[in-house]
Amino acid sequence: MTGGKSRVRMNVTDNVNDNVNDNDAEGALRTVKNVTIKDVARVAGVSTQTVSRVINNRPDVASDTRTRILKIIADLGYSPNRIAKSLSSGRSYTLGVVGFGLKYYGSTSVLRGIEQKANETGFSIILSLMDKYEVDRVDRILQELFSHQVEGVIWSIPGMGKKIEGLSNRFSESGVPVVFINREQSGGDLVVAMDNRFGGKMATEHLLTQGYHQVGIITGPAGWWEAQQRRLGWRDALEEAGFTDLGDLMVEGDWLPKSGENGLYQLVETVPDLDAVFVSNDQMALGVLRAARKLGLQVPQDLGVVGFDDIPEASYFYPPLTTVQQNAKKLGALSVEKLHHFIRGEESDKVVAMEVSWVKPELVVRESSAKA
Amino acid sequence: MTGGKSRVRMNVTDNVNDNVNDNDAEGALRTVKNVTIKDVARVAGVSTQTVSRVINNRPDVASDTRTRILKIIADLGYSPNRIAKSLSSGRSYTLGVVGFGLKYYGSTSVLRGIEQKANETGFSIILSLMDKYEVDRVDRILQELFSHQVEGVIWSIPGMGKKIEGLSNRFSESGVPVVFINREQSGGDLVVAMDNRFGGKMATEHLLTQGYHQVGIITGPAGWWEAQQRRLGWRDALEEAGFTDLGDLMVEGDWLPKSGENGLYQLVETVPDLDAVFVSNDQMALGVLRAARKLGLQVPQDLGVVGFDDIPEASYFYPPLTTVQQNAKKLGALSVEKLHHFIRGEESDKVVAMEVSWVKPELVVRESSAKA
DNA sequence: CTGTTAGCGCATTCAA
DNA sequence: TTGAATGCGCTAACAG
Repeated sequence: MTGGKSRVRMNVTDNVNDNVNDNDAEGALRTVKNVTIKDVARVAGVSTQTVSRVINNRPDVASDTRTRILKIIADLGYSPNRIAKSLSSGRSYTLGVVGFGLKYYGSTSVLRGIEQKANETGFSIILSLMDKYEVDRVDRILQELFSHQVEGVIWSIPGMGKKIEGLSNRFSESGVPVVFINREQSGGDLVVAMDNRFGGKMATEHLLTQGYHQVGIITGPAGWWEAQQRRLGWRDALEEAGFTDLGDLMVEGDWLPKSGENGLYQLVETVPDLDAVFVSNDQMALGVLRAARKLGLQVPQDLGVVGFDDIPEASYFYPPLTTVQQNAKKLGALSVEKLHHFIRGEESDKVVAMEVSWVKPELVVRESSAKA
Repeated sequence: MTGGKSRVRMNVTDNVNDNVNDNDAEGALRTVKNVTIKDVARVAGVSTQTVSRVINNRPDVASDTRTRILKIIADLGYSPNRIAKSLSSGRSYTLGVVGFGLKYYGSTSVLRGIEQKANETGFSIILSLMDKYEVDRVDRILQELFSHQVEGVIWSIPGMGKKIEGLSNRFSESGVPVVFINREQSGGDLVVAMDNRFGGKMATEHLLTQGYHQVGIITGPAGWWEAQQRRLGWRDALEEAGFTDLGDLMVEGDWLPKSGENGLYQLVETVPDLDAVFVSNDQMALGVLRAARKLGLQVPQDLGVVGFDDIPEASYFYPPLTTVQQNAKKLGALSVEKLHHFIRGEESDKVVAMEVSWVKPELVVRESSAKA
């Protein structure tokens, strides 16, 4: 016997019992129902093709034949084998998703958006997670996804520059389309990105409008494109407002609260008249709030604080945090749409026409920046 | 031609060009490399079997043959088709994971644990998310997973009682093993669970030990098993300490900060001498901290607060939150192990021997409960 | 150590 | 409207 471990099959109906195979010798542990299109065909007294047509909702089946077969399918508890379908049709209806841990609120929301939209468009999701960027792990993940014959991949790993170089090639060689999330555009790659620069600018302008004069920044790790962009937005706003010499106003954190706390200590030391800070994510902003408390600085009177993300806790910080809200779920959904349209070959479609699709974040004003 | 959409194939090498098929008529959009085991075999001048043996690392291949084939595989950029392998071998090496949104820190951590362990044990993960319990969504998810021939399913959806009834049957009918996460055990189902009751008891005992006398509780939604268990742990501790008439000391929340805030308002109204509260998750505890501030209650002097989860922000709350830390990642990993051992048929294995595997949470003491 | 034969479950021609 | 033949890419069983 080839194919399939021998298993005890359930007696679906007597008609198909010739197909039943009791293999106790192997110590069958579980009972696996294994009704195939053939069984259905035999019971219905038709060919497998007719059953196939019914399964796939083809029009060219007599309606009474169809209803009869549908009933038999229900009776037998038949469920089509997608593995076989994929092999024979050459389509897997499967998308690969490569995510970065799930430690951050943003990445999790992206994943939710992806799953939901994939579900709507009839794709299944194969998930791979990576906690840090390791070349051989990347290799194994690509191998896995390609061997699964995924029809597209969503790459949601932070990082810019060199690391990415080879990646696009790997994909174009394989012929599998890929959408990058939150990455710099380059060389025709499909990208879906939050407009972090716009968000950073918006946050900073808000602080200036509120009457703060010395707006520092605590950025995320330099290796993260998001962090870089938010910083550029901050710089844009300050330069447009006529500020120069921003060097001392910047400290780099690592996204965690602790680094936000230390960041503020460092900032006030070098810039004694600092009266506001744009923090690159809400967790670090939480650390900043603690540092301010310890320094005896009143927020927002002595120090204005704006974060980024709008995590669910942000509105309950003390004081409630003004922050840049990003709709990361939308980002995920958009990436699936883009992939989907590309797979269907609609290059002219609006979503794909642009290599980069931007999603705009929104400012949510709360107490931490309400100087007025 | 049957199977596979006609696509332009890359000219791998001249030897295999007879296999190449330029179909511009279909308007081939992308170039798909489609090297099969056959191509490798032809180039190597061996049978496909030999190639198959090399791919699967079988010992019975001459070492020079092996190296030669490996080189050819690399040259051609061949990557095995898992779909075909699955169909022929009857194994998919795929696990289905059904999660509840990803709105809560716990569920996300569970997923991380699952992914990591699955990766270690050679399984791929097909992910399905459900935001609320809808019967037909459940149906579609099961259909999807079964049709993918998953070798097991991890069910990580909250909910107890009736909703679940039919579910176990669906699985046993299908023959696909399932592990439930954080659910009540029943009827021989495999369950992996956090010992929430123990956690709740630990939290409450801690508050009593600290010298608090009236320990209220803000629970999660009644429909959640976790919430119920944590509440029972709270009751255990109080009853053991001789308290009775706990009715007024309990308020139900919905996991969100707002409900924690309102919960405290309500509690202090009915129980004026309340001096401590065990909150069923950290987000609600955050709301409690705000309410305390507004009520003019000093934490921890006037009010002791203990949460549950230990989200990354908890140590930066104001004041830092004492909480019950759950290693949800471990929960996920354990569920994969359990499934894996079950699939391999090692029923005698320790992990599977028990129908329920418990994971113990740990108390993390911070300022919010430090009366002494 | 290697090749031959057969088949996994389904879909795609084409013919009837 | 239906059926027969064929193959997707790979592996199991057996023979040599």
